[in-house]
Amino acid sequence: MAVQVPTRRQTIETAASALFRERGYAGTSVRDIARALDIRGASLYAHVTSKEDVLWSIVERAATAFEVAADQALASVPRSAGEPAHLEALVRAHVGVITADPELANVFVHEWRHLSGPRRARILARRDAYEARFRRLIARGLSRGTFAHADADVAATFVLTALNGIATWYRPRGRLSRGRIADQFAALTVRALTGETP
Amino acid sequence: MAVQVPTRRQTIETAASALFRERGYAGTSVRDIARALDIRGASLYAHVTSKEDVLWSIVERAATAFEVAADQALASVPRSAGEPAHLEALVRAHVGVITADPELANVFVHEWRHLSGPRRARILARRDAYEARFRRLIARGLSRGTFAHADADVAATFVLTALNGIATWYRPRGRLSRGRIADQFAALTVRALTGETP
DNA sequence: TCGCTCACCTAACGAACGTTAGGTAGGAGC
DNA sequence: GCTCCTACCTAACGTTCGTTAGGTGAGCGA
Repeated sequence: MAVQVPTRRQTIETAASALFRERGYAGTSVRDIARALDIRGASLYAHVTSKEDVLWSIVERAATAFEVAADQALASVPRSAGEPAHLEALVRAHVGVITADPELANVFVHEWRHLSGPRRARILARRDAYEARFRRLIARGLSRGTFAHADADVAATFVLTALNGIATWYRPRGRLSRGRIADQFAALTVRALTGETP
Repeated sequence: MAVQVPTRRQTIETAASALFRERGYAGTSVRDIARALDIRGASLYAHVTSKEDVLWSIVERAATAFEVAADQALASVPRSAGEPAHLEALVRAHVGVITADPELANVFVHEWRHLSGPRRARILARRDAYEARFRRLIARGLSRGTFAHADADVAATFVLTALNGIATWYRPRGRLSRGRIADQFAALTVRALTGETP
């Protein structure tokens, strides 16, 4: 089996993600990223056209990961299943993406705002579209009465921020496994909306 | 009635809080803060000893606001009341502090990590102590069976990150009043843990 | 062996950074 | 009228920032 060896560009993005999570984009210098790779700051520019370019690549990759996971999750649940089942699938997918690569996810969650102008607008649109999956699903559950009374937008924001928080605190060798965390968050989320344990 | 006119130092901290929320501490320069007050960067140093000093003041003030609000909230609930009632009071207090001054709260939630060394450690200890109120209460509810099965630490983190998110998105003249937001978050939170609408 | 690609280097650029030094203008209190 | 105090100024400091220019050496296919 051919092992996928990362390109130099990918190595750089991985190192940058870790630093961006730890110190933020503005708090991380190009020379910091280079130091993590044991090279000089200027050498990075053989692989990268600008610091913001690195941020942009990371954010885009993360956005795609969330979108793909959500699509697959929703496709795997029978149409006939109720909103709680769909919500649980969405939550598990979201948590899965975060715990698979918390550095990547964290940049998507927090550092996108350091993108300038058009890139910022584009990623915001993708974020909105992604989050709309949660909003629409919750709104549907509310109108059908499967979810307990709440404001749809507030409820969606409540869920998404709670989930996104994982990207801040999760560390791979922590007390709880990825699966355990997904279980916990799925239960808490569904219960917050339905009042029932799934 | 004597109107409290803010000292110059307080004006500076208010302007700094707003910028720190918008661009982050590292993304905000001393000259940015000064520009918001229509003065030169160097002039700030008549009122302030360093940029980090401003961050420190803001973070400390926010920490105190959260602590005081939580103490008052818990004191106002009869000892005999159950854990859901206590949790609801804690949540309402927390949300109240955030919506009263989202810029201040946001700095406490996100920007404390730019403090260096001992200050960082001190604020982390205060944060821990504050969050322990939530953790202990939830653990108690779990052991008494008033809360549905969950990991106490995960549940506390779930609640706190969901609440703290408000500091990111809340704007005073938004669609929902402060009271409405508190209602919504109290309901969602208590339901996530008990499975019942309060 | 030649030439090409890849990964890195040193040196340096102008701009922005946090911060200090030393000075001024206006109002309050004696 | 003099002295303070508050609030600001200009000028400049050393450092760090993102980035560019130009060059080196190792490995590899032809």
